[in-house]
This record gives sequence, structure tokens and C-alpha cells, in this order.
Amino acid sequence: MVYTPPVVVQEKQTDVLKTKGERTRHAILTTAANLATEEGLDPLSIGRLAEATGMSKSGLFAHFGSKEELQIATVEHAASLFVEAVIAPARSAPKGLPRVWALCDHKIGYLERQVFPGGCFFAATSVEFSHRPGPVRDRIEEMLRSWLSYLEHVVEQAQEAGELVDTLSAREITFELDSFGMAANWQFRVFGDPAVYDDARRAIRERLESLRPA
Amino acid sequence: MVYTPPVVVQEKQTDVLKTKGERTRHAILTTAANLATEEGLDPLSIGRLAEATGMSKSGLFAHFGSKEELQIATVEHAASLFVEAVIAPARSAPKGLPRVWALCDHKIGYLERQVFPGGCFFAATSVEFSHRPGPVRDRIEEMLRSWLSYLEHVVEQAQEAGELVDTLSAREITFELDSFGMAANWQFRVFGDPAVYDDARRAIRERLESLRPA
DNA sequence: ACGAGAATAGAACGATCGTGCTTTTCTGTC
DNA sequence: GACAGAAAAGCACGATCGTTCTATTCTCGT
Repeated sequence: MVYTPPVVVQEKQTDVLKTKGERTRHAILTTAANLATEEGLDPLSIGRLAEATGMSKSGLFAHFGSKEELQIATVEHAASLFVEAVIAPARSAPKGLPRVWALCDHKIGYLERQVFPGGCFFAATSVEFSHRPGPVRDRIEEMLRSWLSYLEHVVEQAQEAGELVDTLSAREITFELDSFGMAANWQFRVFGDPAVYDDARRAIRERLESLRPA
Repeated sequence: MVYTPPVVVQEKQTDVLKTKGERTRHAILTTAANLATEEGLDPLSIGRLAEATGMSKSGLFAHFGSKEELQIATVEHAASLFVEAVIAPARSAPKGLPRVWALCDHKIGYLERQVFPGGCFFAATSVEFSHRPGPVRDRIEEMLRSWLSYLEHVVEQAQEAGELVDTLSAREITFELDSFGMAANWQFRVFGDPAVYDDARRAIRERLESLRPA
């Protein structure tokens, strides 16, 4: 997989949301992203979202023009939250193995402290939209591809630094590492036991340990 | 996790579906389970399902009495297909490590040959229903718990036979093994590359190898 | 082959969906 | 503080949802 640097759709910071319109839009998208992880992005109706934000259907609708535009905006809003919670903090870790661990650890942390109440936004919505072609699916898929290719890129750097063996491809290592986060997200969602986050962290740590050259 | 033997809701075989009603019902449920993995179990409307089966809305509806009953029946139908595809064949493998591998391998095979067109029925629907209490969610959750606890039980047997180390709990090993299948299912769904099934098989095989006592 | 009962279809219901149009209320600038 | 434009609300639309009731067609044991 070719590495392309994650495209951060930079959301305006809360304090630079000048106009009332921008502020309400921001609030709507936050509510939408939260509800989407629990109830689904598509079943989330305009009426339901209006009720949750205390607005009228048409008042809310006017901010987006169509449901699809709302969904796209929600995905991009969620993407910026993901980058802020996982990618950005890991960037400050030293290149190589520490950054690999930082990425994985922050990903688990992002799940654990429920940045979204229903777990990972993209795990939830990607399943929903995987069989529904269109711009919404494309943005979700692009974000996930970006995440995985960045993780793979960082793994590759660790291999080049001699901190991870290269008997396995970066792709294979990435698959394994991400699996544990995915599974933890899913199991917590279904069974509600936070112990899976410890399982995931331990599995990742041990796997990285076993992949270090002798 | 306490082991309880998987409750196989034994569906009647195709050839013992005597009456026309039973045959139609069976066909409806097969279509419903297939569509549910692609489009979702809840967004799958009666009208859509009627169209897909070539029946009238009311004619189809009469078989179930409510949408929830239809969903429950669909889940149970899918459960019997899962048991038939994964659990049953693994039972003929020798107890211990071979059976652990057989279970995991058949699970991947079940995904690979698309017993359901949208991948694992329970992975798909559990995400959808995890935040929606009711009998549908309960059946899905019970089936998943049954699967995981059976896998854990088999892992435990392998440990007792000295074929797997017991420095890790059966629960932790089960978490790792199942993660790879989960992740492969999800990645194939999103990216469509069947290579992930090889990734999953390799990861499982290597992990089992590394867990064998010296 | 006929008749009873199962199986399916037809038509209609209230509710909710996304969306457009019109009107009212609010914001920020001078 | 008035005024222009943005923001929000009100209302109505056609479509589709799950569901009910009634009518028709089919199945199968006699």
C-alpha cells in the first residue's frame, strides 16, 4: 500500500467559530457524529437530529441542503476528531518503534475514553456504507485507508531502523496490530466489558516485543 | 467466561420442508439473511424483501406477524447456517490444538466463500443492534457469546493437553485468535481485497505456533 | 374432484421520511 | 437603534414505512 500523508480536513477551532451559523453547524455535527456511532449514520433522521439538538427540522436542514451533505459533513467532522485524538498526539513520539506503540496506544485510548459514545466512528459507519456506493462511503473508506497506510508507514520506519524484524511485511504487521484494536472496539460494543481494552493493549505490546530483532 | 454448549436451533432440512408455507418461509429467511449482511437487518424493509422474493408485502408479512418476529427468525436462520458452516465441521477434528485450528480455519473459510454475501452475519448485525435493546439484540449477542465461549473452551482443552502454553489465559488467547477473523471480515467488506483472509490465516497459524510449549 | 384451511394478494391506515417554499426571528454592522 | 441578510421555524408535499383487514387463490387430505 502506497503511503500518502493523512489529509487532515482542518476543522475550525471552537474559538474561531465566528458566526452563529458556524457555531450551530459545529454543534449539529458533534451531535450527529455521536448519535451516528450508536444508532447508525443513515437511520439517523433529520427529525431525530433536530430533536436531539433542540432545533426544527427545516432550520437544521437549511445548514446542509441534503441529507447526503449532512452525512459527508459528519464524516469529515469525525475525521478531524479522530486525527486530533489519535494521529496528532502520536506524531510527537520518537520515530520508529515508540511511534508505532504510540499510535496503537492512542487508538485504544480513543476507544476507551469514548471520544464517540458508540466506539470508533469509522468502524461503525464503514460497515453500514460498505455496500452503498457514493461520496459518503468514499470519504469513510479514504479515512480508513489513510489510517492503515499511515500505521503501515510508521511500521516500515521501525523496520528500517532495525527495531522490528523484516521477515514479515509492514502490511502483515499492520494487519495484526490493527486487528486487536478493531476487535476490542467491537467486543466492547457488543458485550460492554472494558477488559477487552487491556486485552488489546497486552496483545499489541507482546506482539511488538516478539517482533523485535534478537 | 463459563462454557455453555452452543445451542443449535436446528432448522428443518430443505427436504423435510413439507408444506408450501414452510418452504416459502425458508426461502424468505435465506433472502433476508443475505440482504441483511449487505444492507443491514433493520433498514431491510418488508417491501424490499417482498420485492426480492417476488411476493406481495402482505403475503410475506403474514408469515411472521411483525417485523421484529421476522428479524428474530432471520437471526436464528443465520445462526443455523453458521453452526453448519463453522462449528459442525470443526467437531470432527481431533480435540486439542487441531480443533482450535479447525475452528479458526473454518471461520475464515465461512467468510471467504461468502456463506453470506456481506461477510459474517453476526459481525454485521451486532454492530447495528448493539445499542437497541430487545429480543433481536439478545439473540445476536447470545450467538456471539456462544461462539466465543466455545472457542475458549476448545483453547482450554488444548492447554490441558499441553499443546498450548498456559502462561496466557484461554480468554486472552481466544481474543487474539478471533481478532484476526474479525479484522479480515471487516477489511474485506471495506476494501474488497481477499488477501486479508491469507493474512488472517497466517497470523492465526503463527500465533498458535508461538503458543506451543517448547 | 371437492371442500376446508392455508397461503397469498389487494387496498388502505397513520406515521415518518427527505425536501421545498414561505414566513418569522435573530445577528451583526453602520 | 435601524436595517440587510443570515438563521431558524412553519407548513405542506409525495413517498415509503409497518401493519391491519378483507378478498382471492392455491394445496392437500379425503
